[in-house]
Amino acid sequence: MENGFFDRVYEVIRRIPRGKVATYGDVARLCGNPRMARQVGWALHCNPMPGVNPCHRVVFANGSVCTGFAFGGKDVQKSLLEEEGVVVSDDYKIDLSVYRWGA
DNA sequence: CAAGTGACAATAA
DNA sequence: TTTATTGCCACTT
Repeated sequence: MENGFFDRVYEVIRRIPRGKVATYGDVARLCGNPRMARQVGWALHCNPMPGVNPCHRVVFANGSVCTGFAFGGKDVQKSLLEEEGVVVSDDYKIDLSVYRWGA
């Protein structure tokens, strides 16, 4: 039931198609409030279901992945994104102009 | 109830 | 372009 905002986030990120990424602000907006970006990151931090919640598909508004707080490591993040078909820059950045979901 | 904190975002300098 | 500050909303203490 989970009428909380929490599950709403998981539902949204799960909606992200493979090979695409969404920013915290986008996820927050899909949740109903564009200002909840921080809470989105918080929800991902809780990440009760690793593997089910593609947190690696959620990136900053500038296209940078969450390096430093990644579930397994930024290397894994980059690998996962590349595995999905997303090209990650050497600086762990993604071209939102191409991979931004919902665009 | 009030203050502090936080996987952010947008704007200003 | 990068760095700094402010705003936002929810949760914790």
